[in-house]
Amino acid sequence: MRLSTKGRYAVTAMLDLAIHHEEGPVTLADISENQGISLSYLEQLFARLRRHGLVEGLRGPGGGYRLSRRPQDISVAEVITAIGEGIDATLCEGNRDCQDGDECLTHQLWSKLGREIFDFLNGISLASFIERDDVNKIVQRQQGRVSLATPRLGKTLA
Amino acid sequence: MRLSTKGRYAVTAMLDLAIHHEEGPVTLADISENQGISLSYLEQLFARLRRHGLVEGLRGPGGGYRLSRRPQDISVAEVITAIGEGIDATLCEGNRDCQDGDECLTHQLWSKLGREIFDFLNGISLASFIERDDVNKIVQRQQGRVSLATPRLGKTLA
DNA sequence: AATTACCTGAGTAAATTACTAGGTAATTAG
DNA sequence: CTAATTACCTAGTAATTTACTCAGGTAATT
Repeated sequence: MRLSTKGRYAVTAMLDLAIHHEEGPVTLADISENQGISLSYLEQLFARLRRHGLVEGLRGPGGGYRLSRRPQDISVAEVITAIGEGIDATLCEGNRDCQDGDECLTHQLWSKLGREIFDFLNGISLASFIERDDVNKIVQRQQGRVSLATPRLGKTLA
Repeated sequence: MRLSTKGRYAVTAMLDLAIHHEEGPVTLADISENQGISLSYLEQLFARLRRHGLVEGLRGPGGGYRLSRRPQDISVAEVITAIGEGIDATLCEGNRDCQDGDECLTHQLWSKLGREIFDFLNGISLASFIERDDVNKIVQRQQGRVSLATPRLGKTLA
């Protein structure tokens, strides 16, 4: 399990899609503008998300990306592993990190931690983050200035 | 919250210290050999761990590093943030990532996730990983070939 | 005095991150 | 039909981080 800014970009972008899930597709240009990520970089990330079946793209005017599953059926762990392209077995990768012939103890302990972190993030869905109360709390704190174009939050979510 | 191979190195090295906690200091040369990490790189990591008060070094023959607290009083989150040098506020870092003047919604959602991950890892101590049953299970699976020099595991732990 | 360890800083190769620039293909609006 | 819009694809590349190497220190023990 790895966690970097790349993963953050992917998760926040997916949250963006999740928020507008009922409204139709969201363009990468919008996400790029909203979150300050370059368009091409987003395209690379979404290519992986698409290959892993998490989103689907719709071409043409009015097109964009939308989640291919419901927000409550996509976990944060899935998103992060998707952009990581299934990397990081963290299990000595076939003796490469370990001594010749010997298995190392701490690497096994680490892989145990990796599994626990994965399980933890796998239990967190995109939907659990955009639940109405949470969003409303944040919106209140900002006194209505939200950079995402979410005109009818109360209706579209929940 | 960030998680990379660098953090893995730090955590596994700390686990190494935790395992030998009752036996006295462990030299970086040993850790370097056991885990296949370069000595100087380890020295850099341990300099940070020391600055954050997680370990203390003992010079001279028979010296090395040891935990400055009990294994059950050091969390994985502490180790990771120590080597990260307190980086990654993940909270838009003073509008740098966000629009001019506007706060962004998804970044706040992400920071919420970051806090949850931190809390999760903060609840995991080094000791919880080297509990007797776990280690014995792993040792059994390896049929006694453990690269760490742990002669009396049953006695030193638990 | 010799050994053994920690400490520092500079430099560097490799990997990853983030971006730029150029396209093609599908879809829709006019 | 045409033009605009959007996904989609490929290649290159600057910036950053990672992981390491080297070359010298300093401090404590024997």
